[in-house]
Amino acid sequence: MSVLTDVSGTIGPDRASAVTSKLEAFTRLSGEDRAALTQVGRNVRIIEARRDLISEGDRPRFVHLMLDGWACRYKQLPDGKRQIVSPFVPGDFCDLNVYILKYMDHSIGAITRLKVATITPEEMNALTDERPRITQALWWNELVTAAVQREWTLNLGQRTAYERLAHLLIELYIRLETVGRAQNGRCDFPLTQNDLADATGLTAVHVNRTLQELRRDGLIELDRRQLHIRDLNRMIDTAMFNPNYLHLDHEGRHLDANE
Amino acid sequence: MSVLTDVSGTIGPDRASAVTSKLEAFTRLSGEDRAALTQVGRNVRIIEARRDLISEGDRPRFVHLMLDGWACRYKQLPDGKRQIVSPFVPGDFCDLNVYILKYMDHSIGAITRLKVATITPEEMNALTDERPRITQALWWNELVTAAVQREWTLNLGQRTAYERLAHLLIELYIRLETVGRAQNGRCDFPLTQNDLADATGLTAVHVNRTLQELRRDGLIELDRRQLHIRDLNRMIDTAMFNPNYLHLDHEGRHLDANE
DNA sequence: CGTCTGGTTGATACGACTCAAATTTGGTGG
DNA sequence: CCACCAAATTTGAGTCGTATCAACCAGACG
Repeated sequence: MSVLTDVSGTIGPDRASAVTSKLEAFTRLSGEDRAALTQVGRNVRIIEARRDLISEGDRPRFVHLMLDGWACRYKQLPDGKRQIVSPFVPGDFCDLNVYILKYMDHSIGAITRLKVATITPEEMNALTDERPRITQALWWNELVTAAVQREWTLNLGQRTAYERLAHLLIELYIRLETVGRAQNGRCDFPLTQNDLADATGLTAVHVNRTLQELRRDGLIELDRRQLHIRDLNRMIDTAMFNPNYLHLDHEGRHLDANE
Repeated sequence: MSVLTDVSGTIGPDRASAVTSKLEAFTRLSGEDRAALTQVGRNVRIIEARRDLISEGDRPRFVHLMLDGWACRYKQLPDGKRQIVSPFVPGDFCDLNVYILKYMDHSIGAITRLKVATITPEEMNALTDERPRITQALWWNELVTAAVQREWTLNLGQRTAYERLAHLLIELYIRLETVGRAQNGRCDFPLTQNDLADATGLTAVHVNRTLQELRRDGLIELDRRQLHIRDLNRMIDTAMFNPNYLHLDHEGRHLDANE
């Protein structure tokens, strides 16, 4: 799908990071744009797996950019039920501009060990003041994030367990592919069946049985944190997956950043 | 909750419109700010009930601002299932900045007869260039919209039919209250049981029975498009409704716009 | 090697769906 | 003002998808 990718997660000058790969799905970036992104991502924080990066009720102070590892936004109900409202993979920004709000209305938890860049509001403002192309790309990114959340609403409201899981797997596979972390139908997949249950509104037991069905039907293999989508087209059919909402087809993609 | 409100939906110079009421839940606006909002909302379009304002696949060209009537975003699956992903009430912006995207990934449909302002990207840019306070408020508005969508994900994923419906009713009631269209637990409520079904991922039959339960338990009255929440506190308890996600408690609210 | 987390299986229960029909409401035209 | 029609609401009976509860198993790890 794209360019050279630094699988280690660090942003180096000569190799495309996950963020740049992602933003370049929308528009071409110049060398200066990439350098500015590198610059802004230099404060790195490590979070251990299954720890919170920030919790509901906290005052947001930084914008976070995922460099390596998986995380998720989640919300919890007083009765203990938990919903993963969105997973994060490398290249994802979380909570651009969130410091406008007083308190977090959700938590962000690490799924795996996590490398994130913490960016101050000031750095963020400097970036957008100086790099209009990045500003534009970040706006696009926000709109796509919103579109994904709507698709999740559709997913939970209207699809069966089987379709819902298939849809989730496809979405994650494609998102990983656009940042160079998936190919040939294969990718790392660190979500446990429990996580999948929390993301799809099903129970872990039912996720287990439904995954078995997907395997039995020859659609996927999923074992030891490795996902293999064996037949993407059939998956897309059964999940009624319409990639439009990811808005990866933007014309800006083909523009030259150096005009 | 706020100020003078023009229930007719038009924006007049001396009376607060739904939008200003809403944005003032976040920050104080000056007279010039209000005037600028009036200015930008002067191109009014009328949509008949149950017609689309814009459809999935269309190229977005305007930002829309709801002046009067109800609408909703919805998505449809190839098998005919329909999900309302968010309702719109007066004062709601839809798709701020959406013209960055090539195609709509969802439709917007009128529930009732609708009065909307159509705003061009240029007008929008002029507004944000000249009125930083409004820009800030619009950002807040976008963040709240995103938070609402996440809460809906939680709602569909984790709450029972009974809790889910209660939650939806409370949210709408509060949103109407902040724009001066609800008080004393009462408001117009034009959604049919079919709409409620599409919004909650339930069937119309089950919505019907669940509403009857809510009535029987003395929580609500709902008849002829009029909703009465009889016991908001008990509703909040049963729905596990946490108003944080609406971010109505912002400190900026108490700032003076004329500093 | 024992412990722990995550995955798997079986039996049973229940919340929500389906289908079908009746009833009420609201709007329209004669 | 009434007759009529379509849309929305309500009711009943039967079914199914998913949850629940309770074991059991496998691999990872210290």
